[in-house]
Amino acid sequence: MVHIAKFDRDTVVRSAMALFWQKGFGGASTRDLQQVLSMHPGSIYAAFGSKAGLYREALDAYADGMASELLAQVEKQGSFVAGFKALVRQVLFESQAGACAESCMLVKTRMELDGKNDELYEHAGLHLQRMEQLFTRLLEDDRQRGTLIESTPVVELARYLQIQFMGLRSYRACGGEDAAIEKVIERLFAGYETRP
Amino acid sequence: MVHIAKFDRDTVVRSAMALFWQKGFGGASTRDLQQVLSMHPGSIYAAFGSKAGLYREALDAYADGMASELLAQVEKQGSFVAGFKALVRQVLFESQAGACAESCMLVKTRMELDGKNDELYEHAGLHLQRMEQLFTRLLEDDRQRGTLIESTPVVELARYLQIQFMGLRSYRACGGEDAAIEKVIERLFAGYETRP
DNA sequence: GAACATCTTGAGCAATTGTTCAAGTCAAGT
DNA sequence: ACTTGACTTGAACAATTGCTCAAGATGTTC
Repeated sequence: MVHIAKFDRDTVVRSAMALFWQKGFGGASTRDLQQVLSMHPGSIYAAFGSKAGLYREALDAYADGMASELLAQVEKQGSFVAGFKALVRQVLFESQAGACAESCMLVKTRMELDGKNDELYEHAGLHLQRMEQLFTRLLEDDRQRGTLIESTPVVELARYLQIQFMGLRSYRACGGEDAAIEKVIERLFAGYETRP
Repeated sequence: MVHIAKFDRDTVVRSAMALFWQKGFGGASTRDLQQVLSMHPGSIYAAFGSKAGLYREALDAYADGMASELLAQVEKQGSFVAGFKALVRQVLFESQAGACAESCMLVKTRMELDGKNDELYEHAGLHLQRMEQLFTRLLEDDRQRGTLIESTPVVELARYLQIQFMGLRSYRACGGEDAAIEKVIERLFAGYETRP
């Protein structure tokens, strides 16, 4: 190794993620990427192989980021359900500076790439499954800790929450207002609240 | 009028809708459209002005179709809540021949065209709003007929159902299985069921 | 059947796309 | 200082994009 890469891979992937998240896979051109990443085509292709390869890493970065934000909130709030609720609020209301944070990048990917790029389509699906499994695991913890009021199997509950989150984010992307969404959040979590 | 157009406008728009719904606005090329519509570029542009113009009409056709399917189900089931539930099942489980019927075309449009085509973006949002207003109106009917068990304001209830539908369709598009979804549907409508 | 208005045809435009590659640049090892 | 080899550069590629337009076809009207 004689001449190490100048760019920081994580930073580059995160920037690419931001662009892909906003514009979609097809919507973000390689020229756009070159500008945002401050890299020339040769470097990008040397590092990631293809546009799809870069997108794949962006997807990973997105999923990792969401998972660790969730874990941080769970830690802070003391239970999964409370932490998840906080995450939902964070994602829906604190989407910084008009970013497209409302809609889930994994869902967006599934919608856009259905029948167009099997590899990325499946990869996004895999991350979604893993996310649901994480929900399940954390709900299990809640139950064992005795902080979960609800007798429904955790697998079903995880699925339910996943669907709620997707619904809220879609609705938000379709112009739903803060106050209206806030009311629905309260309604959704009624009966699943933890006890202190 | 000396030489009337050969093609049937409604048929053409419906075909275009099917392609756009599946591939998205950017994903469907004008060549794809030419093939599916059996029309040459000149004819398409003479009739619809632009790709966006055709997409706009496809969006209208989609919204009209969904609304009339809903009304048909409401008529058949005798109440809005029951009819809506039937529509949800129909959309989620009877998406014919691997079509991408799972995800809502209006939501897909909002996700894809955010910041790219304001006119279509807004137009899709408008249809979504109108859909929710239709929900509200039909819920009002339910309440007056006395078939609605629930004291929540109809506006909130309409919003809630819209979000549930979006969530379920997204989840479906992300690979959710029939049995799992069926269970969630039952859970979601618990307490909102009509009485006979 | 000639004149007419309208629709259809398809070659083709300029722009953009994802990707490649030969030439250049740079710092570490000798 | 100089070879070395990974990294950067950016011009250029073939393919595809949305769209145009002049030429041709068509059926109605007089």
